Amino acid sequence: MMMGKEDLGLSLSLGFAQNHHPLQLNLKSTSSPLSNLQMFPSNQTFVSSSDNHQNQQFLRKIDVNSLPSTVDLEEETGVSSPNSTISSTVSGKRRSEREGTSGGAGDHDLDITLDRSSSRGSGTSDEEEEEYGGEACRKKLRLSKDQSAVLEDTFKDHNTLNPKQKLALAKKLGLTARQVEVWFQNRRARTKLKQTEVDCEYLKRCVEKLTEENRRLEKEAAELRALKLSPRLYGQMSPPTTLLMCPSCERVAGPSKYNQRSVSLSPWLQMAHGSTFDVMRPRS
DNA sequence: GCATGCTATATGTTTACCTCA
DNA sequence: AATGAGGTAAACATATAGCAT
Repeated sequence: MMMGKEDLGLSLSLGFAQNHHPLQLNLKSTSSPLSNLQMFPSNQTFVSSSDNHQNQQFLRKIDVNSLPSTVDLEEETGVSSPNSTISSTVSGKRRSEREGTSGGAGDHDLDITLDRSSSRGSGTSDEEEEEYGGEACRKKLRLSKDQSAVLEDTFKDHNTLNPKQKLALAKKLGLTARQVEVWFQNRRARTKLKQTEVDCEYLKRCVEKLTEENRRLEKEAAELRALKLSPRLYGQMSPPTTLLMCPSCERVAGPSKYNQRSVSLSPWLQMAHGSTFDVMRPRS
């Protein structure tokens, strides 16, 4: 609600696409120190192997969900379903009650009862309840192919939903608003995870490139030192790249074998120029 | 300005379900 | 056919930020 769009998972894509610096520090809306560093190498749609796997699974799946009989009434009244503001309120109360002195078991039971009654498609018999010892036991339902497709389409449009949209989508799909809410939470998490994987790969390639560059420069420096010690050969050497560096942009141009591609001393300037690392950037 | 409560979201964990060897 | 391992996704728990009062 309060977080701007730029703080969300999908905002990861800003960086290169908008010709900004490839590395962006996101100092908001994260809890772990490491997650504050978010790198956005590209904007891309993820079609990962797991997504393919997921789609294959869905293709093979039968729709195990039947429309919860109470959905319409619940969604329209917006009272019974433990979703959105309501579920948040309940969970908030649960937390404060846990932290407090009283047990709060009543609310917890209520929450679970509501959740289960609304998300168990075909309803739960008393025998099943007995089978689980009468304890609250979540029964998970796979969303149907169609439901997933609609959710995915909606997610492409906007990765968060306001309560109205949530209710409308839930009603359309025959799910509870809570289920839609959870689906979007999990979907954002998956998106972010995949973006992180892409970022890691990109950074790995950067490190490799810089290591290689460093080795080359060290070798060149060693050669220069050696030549300086033997003045007879000094005249035969090709000019060091640093002498031919453009003072304005720090690019090097000249006859050196290394200068066939422009070389900058600063990798960060290289990134700013958008040259050397372009080839490493993940593309969709 | 500070404390408190509420809400939405991020993140981590649990668990049901599925596939495959 | 049975079964155990491993993966995936739905559901849940908790932490946190932003806003209102």
